[in-house]
Amino acid sequence: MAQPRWLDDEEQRVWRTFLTATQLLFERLDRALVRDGGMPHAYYEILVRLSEAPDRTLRMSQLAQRCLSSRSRLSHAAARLEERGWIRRQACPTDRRGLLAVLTDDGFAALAAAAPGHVEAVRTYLFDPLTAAQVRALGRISEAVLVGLGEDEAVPLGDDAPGGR
Amino acid sequence: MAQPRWLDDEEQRVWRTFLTATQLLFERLDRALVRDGGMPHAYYEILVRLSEAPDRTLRMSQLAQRCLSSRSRLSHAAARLEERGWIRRQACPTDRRGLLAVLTDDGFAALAAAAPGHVEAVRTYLFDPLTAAQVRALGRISEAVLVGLGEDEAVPLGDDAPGGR
DNA sequence: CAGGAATAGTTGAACGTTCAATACCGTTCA
DNA sequence: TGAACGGTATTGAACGTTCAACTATTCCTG
Repeated sequence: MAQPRWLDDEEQRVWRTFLTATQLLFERLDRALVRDGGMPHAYYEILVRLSEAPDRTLRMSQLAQRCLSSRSRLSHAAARLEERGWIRRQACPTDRRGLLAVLTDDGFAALAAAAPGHVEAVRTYLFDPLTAAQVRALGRISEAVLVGLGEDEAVPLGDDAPGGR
Repeated sequence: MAQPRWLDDEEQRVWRTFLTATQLLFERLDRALVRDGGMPHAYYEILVRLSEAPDRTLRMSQLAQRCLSSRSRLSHAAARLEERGWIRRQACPTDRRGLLAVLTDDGFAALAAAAPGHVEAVRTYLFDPLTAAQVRALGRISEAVLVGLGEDEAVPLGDDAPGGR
């Protein structure tokens, strides 16, 4: 990148404000979730995705994709969630390489206990400060960014780099 | 939170899209920075803040605040940056409790080497996909969220909770 | 169907963050 | 002055993520 296209003053200001706002927002939400729900957001995400799946069950790979998580991260997290008794891993009948992650009743209960507070926090810190028009704009902006990220080839999220045999 | 104000369909959609877009965006930017600049975004932030300070020098506390970092995190990060020779810590002349973090020439060079690629990535993945109106909207949205976060009392960012002696 | 390539998932080490504790210094006030 | 309190910064342990193997299974191709 010999001649980068630098940011002009307004872009610089928008970028810094955006960075600050999102960092503080996620920090605030995560902290509230740990305090009131007893879990970090990464765990919450896993429970949510499983709760939405048929039979509250997903292949580990599918789950990782939906959580925007690397396989490795999910493996470690799943081990800890299993210790807590919130999920269970069992052999996949159709593919002997595979594992099915299943949300247990305890896991569902933990999610049900955490969800109201988390939703309330998202509303308080994200939606309440915005007008309806800004909410719509944020939706379109996020979609545009997402499209921009996708165009550049679908990077499969860390992990699984060169390795193999 | 007995009766949470749940998210309606549009809010749900906006929240998930926003979450996905920001997570992927920051992941992409961080990965590029590690690959091309040899440092994670947290280090980059530290170097930037120091480079903007008078004499490229800041008190550790000031630096932590500007980086939205806890003191503890900054301490650990500073130790590693010092090992790399990118910063130096020296006693503060006016307050013997304090330390001054100083950006070294090597640190400045590392920042100068990393910055163009990072800026280019920010442009590519955030600004290029957006219209000028969307960029302005994102600025106002971020400001509104920031105000909303501030109103609720200024939480000093983790660390230094009950402890003491 | 044999053999290589790709897929699914895990593991341990290294790295980064958080949390609570600790040491030290400054400030205040009786 | 000195005792209590608050601020500055660090430290080590615990936790979470990343990175690079590694195992086991399935898919693909000749």
